[in-house]
Amino acid sequence: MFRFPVSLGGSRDEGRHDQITPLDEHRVVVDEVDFFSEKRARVSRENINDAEDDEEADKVHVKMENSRVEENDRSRDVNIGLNLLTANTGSDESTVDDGLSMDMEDKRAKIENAQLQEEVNKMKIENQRLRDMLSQATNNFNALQNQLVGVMRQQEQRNSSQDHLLATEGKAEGRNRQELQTMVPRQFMDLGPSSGAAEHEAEVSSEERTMIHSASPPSLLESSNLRENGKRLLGREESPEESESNAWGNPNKVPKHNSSSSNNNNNGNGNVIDQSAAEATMQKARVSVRARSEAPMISDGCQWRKYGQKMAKGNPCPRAYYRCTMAGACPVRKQVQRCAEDRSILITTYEGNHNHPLPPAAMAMASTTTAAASMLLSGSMSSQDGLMNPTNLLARAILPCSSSMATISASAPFPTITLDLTNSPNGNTPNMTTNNPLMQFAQRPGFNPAVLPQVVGQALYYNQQQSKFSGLQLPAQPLQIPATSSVSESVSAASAAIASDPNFAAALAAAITSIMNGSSHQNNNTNNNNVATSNGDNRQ
DNA sequence: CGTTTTTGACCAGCGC
DNA sequence: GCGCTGGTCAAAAACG
Repeated sequence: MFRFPVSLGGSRDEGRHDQITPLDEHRVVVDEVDFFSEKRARVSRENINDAEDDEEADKVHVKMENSRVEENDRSRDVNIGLNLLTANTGSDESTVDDGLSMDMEDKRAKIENAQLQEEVNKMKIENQRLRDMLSQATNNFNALQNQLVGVMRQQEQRNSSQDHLLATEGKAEGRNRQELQTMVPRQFMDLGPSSGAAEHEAEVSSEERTMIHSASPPSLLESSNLRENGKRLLGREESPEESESNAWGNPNKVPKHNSSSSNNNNNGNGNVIDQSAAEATMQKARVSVRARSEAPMISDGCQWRKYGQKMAKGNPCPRAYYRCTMAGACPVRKQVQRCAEDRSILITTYEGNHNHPLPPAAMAMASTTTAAASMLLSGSMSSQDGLMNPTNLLARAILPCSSSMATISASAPFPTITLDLTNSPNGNTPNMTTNNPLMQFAQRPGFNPAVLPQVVGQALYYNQQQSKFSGLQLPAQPLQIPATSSVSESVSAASAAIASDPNFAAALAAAITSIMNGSSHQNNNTNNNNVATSNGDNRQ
């Protein structure tokens, strides 16, 4: 909903990152509404109030700003017309001296005053809305921050308790655990080229070179699978997957090959059958990530083995099939294909959940895709409309204003959610502007939009770790967003829903705080070394 | 020599 | 039933 003047320059987003002029920076500071800075929000409110009380010229100026900020998508034409009318009226009057009578001038002045008055009224309404949204966002942020403090305290307690564990468990495993604990807060998924694949490094686009790399080797913890299955089990492994029906790993080949056997497993229990069907559906949920990349495959921290390649219909580029090889029986697969329309866009489709611990570098993407799938399906469970409804939580949470960035498809054989990390091909940068705080970070200079899922993933990783270590569980109930007619209401509903979930809220707050600290160079986290360092251990 | 990639063959689902 | 398509397998080749 918010359109910031800084984004209206017509330059593409990556261009903005590369060529930030001092003027741009200044404009960002002046115009960007940062919901996560109380100080900044207060300043904005003061500016708005000042504008209301100032003279008419300033009002017109503020109106223009507001029109660009808020109403760009729904009443752009109206505001432009008003501005033009006002400007033309004034300029014509001031420059043209054709001997008009004073009555005519008075009438014109009255008309102008009436127009300005009307404008002021509209502006007040808009300001009221802005204030409401700001206060709501501020409240949400405060809530998130408070919950973050609680989470951090819990984590400190866990760390202290894990020190005792280190004494009893193996030192190496303990070190891995500690690494995970300390490194994760600054972990970022790498959507750029494989940091370990040197042959791909030269093909990296400038956009991807801005990515923040992880310096951590794949540190696995609690690798029961690896301990039990020392050797790789590639190919068809039904039995190991059936044996480990934990929350993470379920075979994703249920409907196709094991439809009968899966029913045999649950004979006589309808609920179990329903649950397995739901899990099967969950397994078939797909998360598609579109990202610009010259590299043949984006690096997401996992190890993949290519097991097939096919020419897909309607696309001259072949589709490659990969299987996760970090654990022998990991059911996660992904498809990589270039977009037929724009071959610089790499479409990576993930399917299934990892049934093994993931390195921090991989956790972000895995959490993102898992959360996307679960959220997608949580919406689809209640009604099919949940799939297509634009009020879907994830779509709203990630991109409340740009349907092109997070789309949900029910036409595919399996529910699929697409996270579009590319700027729109036509350079329509306003798509990247939103009142979503996550996306606001993405608009900051030097922040690559492709790291957006890192934020979500990082947040969800916090969530998962919290669940794992403190016994807290992910909310069983889906986060339902009531259908609303207004976009702002939908955003508010999504924000409220997120904020109402303490786990997610705390996780999101951690991620946001992490990003904020990182962007402002005030992060005193000792793991800052991870930033901009390359991990050579992540093979692809 | 172990692992990964390539690639033709195979299978299942779907529409006609 | 047949053909098309997507997805997977597995032997051979390539790679480190």
